[in-house]
Amino acid sequence: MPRTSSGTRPVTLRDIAKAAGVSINTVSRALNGKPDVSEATRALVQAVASRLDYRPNQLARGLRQQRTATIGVVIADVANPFFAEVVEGIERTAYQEGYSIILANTEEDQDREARAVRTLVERQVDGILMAPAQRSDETVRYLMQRHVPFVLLARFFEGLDVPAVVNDDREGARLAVRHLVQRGHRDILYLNGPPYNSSARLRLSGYRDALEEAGIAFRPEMVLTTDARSTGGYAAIQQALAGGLEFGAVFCFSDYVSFGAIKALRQAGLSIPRDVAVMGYDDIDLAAIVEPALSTVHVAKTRLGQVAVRMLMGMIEGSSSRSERVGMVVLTPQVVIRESA
Amino acid sequence: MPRTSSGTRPVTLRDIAKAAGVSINTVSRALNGKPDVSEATRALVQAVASRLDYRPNQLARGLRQQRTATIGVVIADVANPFFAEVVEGIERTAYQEGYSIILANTEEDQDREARAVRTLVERQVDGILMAPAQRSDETVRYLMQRHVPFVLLARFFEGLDVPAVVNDDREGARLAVRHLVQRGHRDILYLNGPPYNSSARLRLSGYRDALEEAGIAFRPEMVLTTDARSTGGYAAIQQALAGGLEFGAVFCFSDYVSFGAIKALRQAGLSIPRDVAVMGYDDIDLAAIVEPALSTVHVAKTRLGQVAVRMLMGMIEGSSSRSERVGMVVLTPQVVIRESA
DNA sequence: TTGTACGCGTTATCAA
DNA sequence: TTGATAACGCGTACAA
Repeated sequence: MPRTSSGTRPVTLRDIAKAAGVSINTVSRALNGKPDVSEATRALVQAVASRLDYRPNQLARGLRQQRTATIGVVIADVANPFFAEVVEGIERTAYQEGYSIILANTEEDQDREARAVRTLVERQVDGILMAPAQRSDETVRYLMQRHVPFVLLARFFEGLDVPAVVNDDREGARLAVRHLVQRGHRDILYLNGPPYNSSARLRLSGYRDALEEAGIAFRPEMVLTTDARSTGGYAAIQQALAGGLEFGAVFCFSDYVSFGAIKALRQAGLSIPRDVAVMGYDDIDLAAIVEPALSTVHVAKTRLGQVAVRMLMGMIEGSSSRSERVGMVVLTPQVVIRESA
Repeated sequence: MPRTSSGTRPVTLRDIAKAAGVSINTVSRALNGKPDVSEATRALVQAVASRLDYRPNQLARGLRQQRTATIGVVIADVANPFFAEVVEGIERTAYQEGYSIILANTEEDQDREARAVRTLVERQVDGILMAPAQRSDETVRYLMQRHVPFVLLARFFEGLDVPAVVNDDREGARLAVRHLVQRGHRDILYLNGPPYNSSARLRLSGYRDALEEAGIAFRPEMVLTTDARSTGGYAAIQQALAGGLEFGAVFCFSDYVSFGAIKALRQAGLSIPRDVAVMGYDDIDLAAIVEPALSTVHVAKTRLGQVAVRMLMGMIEGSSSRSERVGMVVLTPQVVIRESA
């Protein structure tokens, strides 16, 4: 009966060495596939190791190698479907490359973000993926100063030239609004996200771009700010309706906001898209499933995560050949026409 | 100008010791709030530490203390809103307690689950939270044998007596179907999840319980199996309609499935809830936002995560006083009546 | 109150 | 090809 470690203390290299009658260090090299070890001893060591069900202690290994095969992921909130899908892409890619991910939610809180990053650094992650909360220059500078490889997700800073993977928000918004214009709409409401969000600022620009292209005057009162959360769209539409605003179409900061908007519109007796057309942004899974299926701007979320991981890995591997100029990757959005617009 | 670590190697205890003119160990105790150190030295050490912007290396600390303040979270998929919210609860609670979480997706794959758990063990997590894929006894046994504290999430095994936090799936389904019965429905379709899922089996029981209570005969053809993913509900309803099945209400395994079902029903010209009533399960954020607002069974997802973490912490702390019988916590579901039923 | 010495489990350097 | 030995950074006996 194979005697596995059925009780007490975890099996270490020392245990294997003793059982196999060789030195600790020989065990290490045999197990790590190093060249300088005879096939006979390697086989022996491997046999003993698997008999004892040996598992390397990654803490010790990391301490020694200055490398943990771990990356930190700092986002606002996993419960947000957008981030959830990004994280899914990150996890899958990281896993394929042999990395684990430590996840931290910031809830858009500057302080939590700063603390999360420091915790991750203490835990010796090899790199960090972060969707910065606001203008968190301080945190970014901290990372740069510490020479911790990092890539920004989905959002970025106009000023700083740092590695980032983003969606072309301005273009996405432009395309969405252009689609509405092509359907004959001229009174287009925009339910924007909070202004601290770089995407919100850019999408507003795209909205204006499209209007200008079509020779439609921009009217500030047609832009409402929502909190990008669940009920934001609902409240904004109610407000617009109550204020007597005239509009035939609504472009929303996110699919989430769209859902709320649609609900409010329908409750007001309006039909989608006959009375009011609605376009979302993100193209989360549910956009295609609800009724009416949501017309929206597709953002390659898992791809975004995947690209960010690969970029980060590049920086991690090449961190010896210091300070390679790693730029910003911009993913191209795509309009998806379904039923709502 | 405060000279921070502006370049090279991270600051260690040794650096502080040298700069402060004391021994490494004094620095360690001063920083960790140990009693045997004069206030003067403590102040000095702290000053130097903060001047150098010292960050403890948690790898070294973990190696030494046999405790990493890290827990592993193994689930099918973060992109699934149910799990996303559970993870949110986990992360928040863990963070409050000073723990970090390592996240691993299994995509319902037995092998990935087994590997994920082993990786986590190698990384010396203090405990594991896992939503087991199928009957993954093997993995559970592995954890028990290694004496790794763990708590099962949302699903469990009928046979094994292991710590778990679950929703009372049978009761939830019973309540949901009872509500439909009370609305006068007798032909109630059930779109169930895959049978390897313990929740699916239990909810089916609850469905039958409610029928029995109402004196309605159970008809196997009224139970359809979906993949619980996006399009599952849509396809199932189309199939039911094509098959000429008569029903006035549909109870769904998840809100996700409900959305697909509603879409298919509406496309067939049916109105919700006038022609067909629909009930979901989970009560994800979007259930309240879509139109019609979804009647569903509320599961306290963040709470589930929170309770699981606290339970796990209890096991971790008390792991010295071995083998406490930590049982199963069952969360009570609640029916939420909105518009769809 | 403080310092010395050791060990956590691993990998890397250098002789043998 | 193999084996001592020394780190990695920290906490903790024990001694001073």
